[in-house]
Amino acid sequence: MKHPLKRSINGPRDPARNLARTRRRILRAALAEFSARGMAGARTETIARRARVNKRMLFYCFGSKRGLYAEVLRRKIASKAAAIASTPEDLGAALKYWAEIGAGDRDWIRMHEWEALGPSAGPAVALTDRRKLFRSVRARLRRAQSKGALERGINLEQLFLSVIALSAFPAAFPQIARLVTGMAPTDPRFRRARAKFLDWLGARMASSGQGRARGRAR
Amino acid sequence: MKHPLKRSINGPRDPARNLARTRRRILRAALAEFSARGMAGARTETIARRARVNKRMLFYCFGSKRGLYAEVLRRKIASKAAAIASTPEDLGAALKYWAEIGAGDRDWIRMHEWEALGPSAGPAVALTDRRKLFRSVRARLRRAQSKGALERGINLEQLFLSVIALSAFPAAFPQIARLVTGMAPTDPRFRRARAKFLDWLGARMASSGQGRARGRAR
DNA sequence: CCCACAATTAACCAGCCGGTTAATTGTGGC
DNA sequence: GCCACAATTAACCGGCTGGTTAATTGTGGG
Repeated sequence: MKHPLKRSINGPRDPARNLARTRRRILRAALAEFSARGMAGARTETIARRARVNKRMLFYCFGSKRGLYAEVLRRKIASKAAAIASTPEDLGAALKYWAEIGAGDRDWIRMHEWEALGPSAGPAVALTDRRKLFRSVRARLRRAQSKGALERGINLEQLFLSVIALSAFPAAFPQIARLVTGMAPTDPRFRRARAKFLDWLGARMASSGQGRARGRAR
Repeated sequence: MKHPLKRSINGPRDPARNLARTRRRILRAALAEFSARGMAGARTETIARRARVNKRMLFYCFGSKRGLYAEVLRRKIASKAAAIASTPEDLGAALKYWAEIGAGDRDWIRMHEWEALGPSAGPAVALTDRRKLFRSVRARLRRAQSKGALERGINLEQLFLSVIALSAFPAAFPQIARLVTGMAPTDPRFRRARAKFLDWLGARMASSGQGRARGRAR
């Protein structure tokens, strides 16, 4: 009576009741809300409204606000796993690659930021998966090092951490980026300047001062 | 009747009513609470309890929770101004210096993190002061560059931003530091490894590939 | 000594928010 | 068609929280 055949003209069918679709809608809206306001600041009613879903469905599908949050975070992390695992071995390329991951997906960074500020000291969600993931990247870097692309004796873990830091920081602290450079980190001019700088830096870090030279420091 | 001369033995006097002291207590407790839980997560009642002060005093002294938050942030920023302004010109020293600022004061970083996640896009508190502050550091770096300590043509703003990123990131994202290195960024072993790496990196960045050499790339 | 006022307190409140109850309605199997 | 059950909804609730009211009490000036 209310929705007789609303959109049956379009797809083969558009059932009024579709739990999978409801879950998808909730997850999408929840990511936006949690990314924007964090676990404490997010409002279930806002998520429900954005998802065009009854608020009760959040609890019907995910049990609690916390449960929904955990699921959102888990999925966000999982969605990047493949990309992270295939970090390029070349330092300069890795920097550029990570900058793209970082600056390109604001939610990705913000969720990590909320996690960092959260009550639990360490990563509570998908811990083992993430450990495995980062271990694989470390192995990849070690391989690059043994091939001579990276200076021997350098601390690969610290190097990798620095790659992440250099690429993610502007998006993580846009107000600082703005104070220092006068531009928003989303500004194309900023992006270009940053990319150029990271290029230079990557070359500087990779070129060996004593061993084989990959040369061209700028 | 209740507190006749409670501690008059100690100091010259310890008046039961002392607004300045009350303000100080509130600010100290508020910094701890806001740093830990952020603006949305902080509870005025918790702040009052930690400050051993009646909750009403928060509003009596600072008007509102937001007002208190702004004041806390303003003071935290002001307390670091002098230290930031005297950033060393030498790159390696600057890295070490900033790492100390960053890793040494957890609240400092966490307040910036909350600010980054907050609803306002840019820095709303003490904006002009902070602009001036960073401008002075930029001028300082430019002087270092003109003296030849830094490669000509390099983007100083991006360089400075990177110094901050490299030094602050582990404390800002301890869970990532932990995932990558297996150690908490507060762990002395981590601190040592990080310092050594930053030393190496500072030398790499400062030494000129074509112009005058400050040499010893480790 | 006492008063005016500043500092402090207990008690209270309205609104919000995560979560629940119970009723309703669409749907797929028969 | 119709039933059993899954999906969805409206309405509700208790507890918490920022903020307020109004009363109380210490203190410094006269």
